[in-house]
Amino acid sequence: MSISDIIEEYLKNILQTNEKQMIEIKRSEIADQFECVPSQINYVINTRFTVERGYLIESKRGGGGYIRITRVEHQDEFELLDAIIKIINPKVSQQAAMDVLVRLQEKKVITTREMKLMAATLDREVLAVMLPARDQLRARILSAMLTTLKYNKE
Amino acid sequence: MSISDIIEEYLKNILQTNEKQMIEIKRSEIADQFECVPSQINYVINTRFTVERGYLIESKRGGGGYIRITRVEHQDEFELLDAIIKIINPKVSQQAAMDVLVRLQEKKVITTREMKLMAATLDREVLAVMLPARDQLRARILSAMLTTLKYNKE
DNA sequence: AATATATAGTCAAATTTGGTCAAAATAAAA
DNA sequence: TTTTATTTTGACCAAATTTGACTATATATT
Repeated sequence: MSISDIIEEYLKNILQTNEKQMIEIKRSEIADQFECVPSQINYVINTRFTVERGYLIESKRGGGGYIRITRVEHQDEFELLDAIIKIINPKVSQQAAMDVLVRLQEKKVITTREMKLMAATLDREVLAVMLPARDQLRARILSAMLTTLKYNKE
Repeated sequence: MSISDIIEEYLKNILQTNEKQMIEIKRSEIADQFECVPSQINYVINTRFTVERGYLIESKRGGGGYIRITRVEHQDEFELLDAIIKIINPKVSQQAAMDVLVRLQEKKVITTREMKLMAATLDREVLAVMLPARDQLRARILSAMLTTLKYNKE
């Protein structure tokens, strides 16, 4: 067992007890506690608390800073969304993107309102950058939105 | 929690109790109360009571001076969205855009899920273009989404 | 009027956090 | 025993907060 494994176990234990969905830590405190350098905490988080493994990481620097780890649930539509994300990268046309949204709405993965919201961001007039950069930007934006859906029940 | 967070909470509490729309404070009194330098109050106001978050700040120097914090009110959802669109154009930072989303979610204009969906599109990593174009692109995207909300009651 | 006093504002340096990246060390696999 | 992957470390970076010197403005006093 490496120190990284021990820190991972420690953090997961806190998360499990009391059914907590979220913990906030101070990086330097954990580092002190396990007598390691602060950046080792980043290493543990980057390798063990990834979004693929179902964790969301947020943090703030400066006085009162913290690292927040939140447990997120896989959704039923996870595989579907994952497949779509693969298809639309690294670039996607406005038409193809719209097709994806309509399909998701028909399958009740997103509401009509969400579809309109998402569609608004994919418009070439809104993005207003030259091709081919525009289709790449659209792919990044749509991927980002679909990724949040992978972990969020309505 | 930093001192700034505590002062923010304190001021918001006063604003909430009694449905007050406005409070007037003496900068030095608050500074004394929380044992900080007076300019820290300016810092709290500049970072936490911004127009994006729906506050108006007025002040007066000299004897009998004060800082007045007003929660801005809107007739209806349509007018609120319109006002926000004006504020965020022609450019908006990621922080200011997030402030707007959090406010809309608190006011139940959007759901938490919609907030996350929208937030995903505003991330600087996702937009991935250089400043200042990025802040302009973000403004266009957010405006487009808010505009669809103007005409889509849930 | 002129001057003194009482407020608030600005700005940048110092401080307090967390982030990144790559080299060095160690462990695991071939 | 090489080669490869993982972990550990530390130097340097970035962001948020805290602090204080200096400035600006309104009111009170002379």
